[in-house]
Amino acid sequence: MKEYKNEAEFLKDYNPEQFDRLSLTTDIIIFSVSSEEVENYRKTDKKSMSVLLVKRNNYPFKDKWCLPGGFVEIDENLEDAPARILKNETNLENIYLEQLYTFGNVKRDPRMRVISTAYMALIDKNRLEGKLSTEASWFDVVLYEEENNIVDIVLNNGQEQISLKIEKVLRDQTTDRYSFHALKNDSLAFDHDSVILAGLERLKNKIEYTDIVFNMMPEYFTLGELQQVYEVILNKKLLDPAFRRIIEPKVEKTDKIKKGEGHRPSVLFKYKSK
Amino acid sequence: MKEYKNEAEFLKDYNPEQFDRLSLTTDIIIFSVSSEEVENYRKTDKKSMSVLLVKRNNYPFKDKWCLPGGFVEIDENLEDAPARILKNETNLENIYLEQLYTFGNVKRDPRMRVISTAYMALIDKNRLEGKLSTEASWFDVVLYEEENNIVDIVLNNGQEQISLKIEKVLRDQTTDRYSFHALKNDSLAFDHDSVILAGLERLKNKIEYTDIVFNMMPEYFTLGELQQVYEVILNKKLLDPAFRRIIEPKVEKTDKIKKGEGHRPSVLFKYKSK
DNA sequence: CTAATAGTGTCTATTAGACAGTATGTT
DNA sequence: AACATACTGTCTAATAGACACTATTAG
Repeated sequence: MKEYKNEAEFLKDYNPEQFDRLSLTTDIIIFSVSSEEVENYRKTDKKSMSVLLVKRNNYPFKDKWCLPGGFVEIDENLEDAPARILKNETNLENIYLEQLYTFGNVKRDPRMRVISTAYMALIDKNRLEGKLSTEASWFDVVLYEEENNIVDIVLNNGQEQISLKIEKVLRDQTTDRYSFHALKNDSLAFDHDSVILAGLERLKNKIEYTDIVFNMMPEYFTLGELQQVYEVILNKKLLDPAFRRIIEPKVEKTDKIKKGEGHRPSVLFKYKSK
Repeated sequence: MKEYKNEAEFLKDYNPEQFDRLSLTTDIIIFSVSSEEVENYRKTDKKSMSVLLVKRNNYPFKDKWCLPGGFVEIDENLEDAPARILKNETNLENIYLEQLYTFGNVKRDPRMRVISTAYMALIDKNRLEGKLSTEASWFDVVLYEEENNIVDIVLNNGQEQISLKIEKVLRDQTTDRYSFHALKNDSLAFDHDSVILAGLERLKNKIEYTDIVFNMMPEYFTLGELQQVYEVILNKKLLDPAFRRIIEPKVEKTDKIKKGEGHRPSVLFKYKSK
């Protein structure tokens, strides 16, 4: 091996081709909340989680749905890639983005070796009416947790329904790390079923000890609406007094009021940052 | 664009060189606990966290310390790379490994664009006396948290001392995600200062709601020893009754006893998996 | 006996869960 | 008036924090 006097000299000689090189992509799971109107005028809208999927019109996985994503460019910081793609896809900037996990199984892309760092984004989708790229569509997400660590996920965009069944296998007795194995997946490309489940779980965990929900809320909201969002993410009903107790320090009462809903009006709150 | 009849045909034609390719490495932060004997024969050993570092004998960062790591091979699953490297470095298999974070700043490696997925490993270092590769050394870790999100980390292997000062910058008001900026780092290569801090924080969080500590413990241990490990990871004293309360469901009393310590003997426990 | 850790009992403070009730708009 | 949600008071259960005490060894 040649001896170098200093680092600069070493770098001048360095040949980056000597090691295997592979492609790195990023996939983004964009979460938002959707409201479905309900026949009874007195009742409030039914909320659910939704994720943005894109229909592939090329091989591989032609005609299947996948998460928005793309290649990480050689001169771009890793975390800038999802921000760029999100801007392309939704025309939104300064979106909440958080690194989820890096998926790197050898066979996850049939073309070649591709490793993908998944990110999770949270938005209020009312901010982008009409700004979506054509191939994208919002899917409502319903998750059923069966007994033996089997999870059913149903995605529905009004026309199409995608059903996934995923087994969670504990990797280690001492912790909470699971690997996911698809038992059923007809319509989602790559390993994006795992990415979606990882995202749902991250969101569910983090809503308990951070303020990230507020990235999915409009500026003004009622505590009832906020509670509904918690309930749909946590997949369980919450008791009103308890909810108001824990949320109280995070929100600020405004003098605005939401009325005309067929029942008692509600005070509008906004997020109180620390 | 050429039209393909099916996916197999598309793949036959596919040219992987059309997108930028980059190198992917993995770095492993291996945590263990070390005990330092104390002059007073009655007192128990002083425990501290330790991490394994390797001295670089090549450019870049020649003569600096870094985390064990290496390139992810093209035909190897991402998570198999740290396991392989750990086996090389310590001759241990079936070690607790958990993906930490993927670091991908453009300039993190002066040679070329390299993205690195960091893993955290937990071991009981008494299992490997004498098995270390020559360039590796255990450094005790002491962490001081200053006020304004500035963290001092001191690493010491008995001969050398490495001092780091890192600023944690909150990326988003709504959550707990920080980016790390080195204010001082004389002796650690790459961005491994950030990896170490990320690892320390992950460990600190996860010890509260998982059983991962037991990966760092010998088969039999006293509750006092276990409590010391908690205290050194959490960086604070715990009250005995409270500690015993929370640890009780996780451990199993054995009929073994540790005596000869200059004070009352202690029952040895072992991990009770669920 | 003494120093040191091992181990326990119990009181108190804080937080979470549950329920029942009152309030107030729309139709 | 009836319905639906808004909002609050309060009791209870569970958990966390604190302190004081007893126990047991090596030297």
